[in-house]
Amino acid sequence: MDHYKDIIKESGAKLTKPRLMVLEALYSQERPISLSDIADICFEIDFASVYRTIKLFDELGILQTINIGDKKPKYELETKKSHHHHIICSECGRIEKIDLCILPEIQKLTKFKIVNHSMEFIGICPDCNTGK
Amino acid sequence: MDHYKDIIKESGAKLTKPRLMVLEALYSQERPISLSDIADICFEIDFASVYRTIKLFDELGILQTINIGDKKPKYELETKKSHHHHIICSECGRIEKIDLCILPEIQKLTKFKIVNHSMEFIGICPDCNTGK
DNA sequence: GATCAAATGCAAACTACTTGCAATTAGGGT
DNA sequence: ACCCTAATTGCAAGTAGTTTGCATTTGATC
Repeated sequence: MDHYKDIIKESGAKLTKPRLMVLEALYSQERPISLSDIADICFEIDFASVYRTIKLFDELGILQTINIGDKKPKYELETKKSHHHHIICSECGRIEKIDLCILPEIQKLTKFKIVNHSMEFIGICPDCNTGK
Repeated sequence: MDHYKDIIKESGAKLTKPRLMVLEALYSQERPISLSDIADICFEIDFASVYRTIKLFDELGILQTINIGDKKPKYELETKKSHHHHIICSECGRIEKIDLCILPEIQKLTKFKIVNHSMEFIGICPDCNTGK
């Protein structure tokens, strides 16, 4: 947690109440959450501030953005230890982590210098799949 | 081309002028295109009809949707022969195909029954990378 | 060619995001 | 601890992209 606060301070940005609350909301979450999820949790903070805070966190590189299908983007704090992707249940919305990533293989295949990537899977989780 | 027309007819949907034009627009394209791209090409068709046509094509499973970052979704016709993904240049928007896919490996790793997936990469293409 | 459910065009509604600006606040200097 | 100032916030309005209701039109069957 202090790690993230340090990054914010070192960037020159102020450590304001809205920013601390959004950070706390992300930090306490097991799964990626959307802007409106954060706004719901931090109900005393204006949506515009949540929006700008997420934009800031993204620029500071402490955020991972997950785009699943046509739904709203979801966010989670970047942790250096575990790079991972996600699979989401199309029935109940449950999200699980996936540890496999082929970024290095793709980088070998292309002449592009890869700066970002997303790998998301949509499926039916075991609970929702029973009785089919 | 007739393959797609057959799928549309067999679904019970009518083979109307707007649908044929959208199909033609997608068919003649080398790269995925957005709703507004299609609307620009098929300028005599109302945007709402383009929208509903794409929705229909998607339901019929003849479409692949590509979501790259926070930009508009792009669409291309599904071809059974070549399953692939994409890398897009963050500078000029150029899109290239990537043939590697780890869907089978992921399916082995998860208890979810995977029904859909996306793997998109964002990078800087060789042309845009020169002079840096 | 007549029939009619399906599809279209139009216009308005909606959702999610984005921005301008006056009021507020964090944090360095004193 | 208080002042100062630029950074940040809340508010409200704007924007982009998508979605929908409904009267009119049209493709496909008879």
